[in-house]
Amino acid sequence: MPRVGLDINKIIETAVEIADQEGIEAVTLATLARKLSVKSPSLFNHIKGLASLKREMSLYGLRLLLEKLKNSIEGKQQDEALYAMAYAYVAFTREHPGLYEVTIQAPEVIDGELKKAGDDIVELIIYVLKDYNLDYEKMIHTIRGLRSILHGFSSLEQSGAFALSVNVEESFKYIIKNFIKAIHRVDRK
Amino acid sequence: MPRVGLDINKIIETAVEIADQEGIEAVTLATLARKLSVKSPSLFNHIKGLASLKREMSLYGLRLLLEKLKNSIEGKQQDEALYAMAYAYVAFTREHPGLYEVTIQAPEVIDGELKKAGDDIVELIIYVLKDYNLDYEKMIHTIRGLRSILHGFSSLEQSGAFALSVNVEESFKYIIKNFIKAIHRVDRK
DNA sequence: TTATAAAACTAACGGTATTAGTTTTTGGGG
DNA sequence: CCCCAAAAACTAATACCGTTAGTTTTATAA
Repeated sequence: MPRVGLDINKIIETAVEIADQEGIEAVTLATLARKLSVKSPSLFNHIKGLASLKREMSLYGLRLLLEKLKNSIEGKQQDEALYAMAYAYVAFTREHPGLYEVTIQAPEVIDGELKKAGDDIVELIIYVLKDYNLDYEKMIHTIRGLRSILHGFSSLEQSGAFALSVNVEESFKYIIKNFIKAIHRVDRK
Repeated sequence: MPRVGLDINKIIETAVEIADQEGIEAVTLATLARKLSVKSPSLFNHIKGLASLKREMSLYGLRLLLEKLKNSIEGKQQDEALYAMAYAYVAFTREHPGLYEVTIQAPEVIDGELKKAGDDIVELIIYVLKDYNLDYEKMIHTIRGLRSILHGFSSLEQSGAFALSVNVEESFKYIIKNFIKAIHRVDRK
């Protein structure tokens, strides 16, 4: 019975395109509707509103990130897996700067689905860190440290904060290398 | 000749209050004007517009952060100074969550004044790291690592990402401690 | 005391999200 | 084959936002 023009996936994909090309603040129902050759009230047949759309984008982003991280560690363990995951993380933020932005920023309400998508990523990190045999508390500290580094680095890079001439890629390698070294030191202490 | 009601400092202070209490997205000329018991066009006698106001807030935030960091390291060196600075940084983001948000997010144009305020903070970090006698490249890597940790941790904490039961303060101490240890290892290698 | 300039105001415009109500289209049941 | 119900588009309207233009008020310097 429906008209076959739009569907929610097409809407989300287009919104992600706008976000990645022009930034998250450029994602409005007006620009989105224009890009989809439709009037903005028509979007309400598929989404509840702008806030709801951003929630959908966030969920999409979290799931895509999880998939990329999972793929990156396939067949790898310990340091190799950790390196791969770290690189996959920043690769994602570079490929999808706008999507990453909306994925990170806290929505007004976090429902179960959104929480699970976030928890799944944390669980994957736990899975990789299991190889290091840290006790529970230290593992949590380590996860928080890793997430801080990954998110902080990505966020600062996107906002153009790393302006100096030294190669940014080298810096990231250096930072992750030292972080991993630190885990090993703790382990044998 | 002017009426003595408003001035630009009062406007910025009030905008910062709104940002810290309700988030940066709640800072609109409308809410700001209401809180100042004035009509929103009146604000244009003091500021050029909303974008300009956010630039002023960002500059204010950077300068305030610099001051807090400077005060924190007074009379301290090396590890002690680094610890103090790290704690002062997160203390600032907790005291001024909204101001920190607008301070970090990149404005559309970065003028000289804004750039200098950011550079001053980086210079202060360089000043503290000088004690470790790192070569230039490693120092830049280290600065980027430290900034990533500080910003990443603050940002994730603010967005409620550290939900597990383990004490967040302990995690931060652990992260900074290991970061500092890593600097020492590089130093003597 | 008065002229002037700053700072407030009102009115208006274009852009936004959103709601209500209407028209169009489409695909399955008679 | 047709028709009708439901989905999906539309138009019209509302409320809020930032911003501009033009007007009025007010404080102070001369």
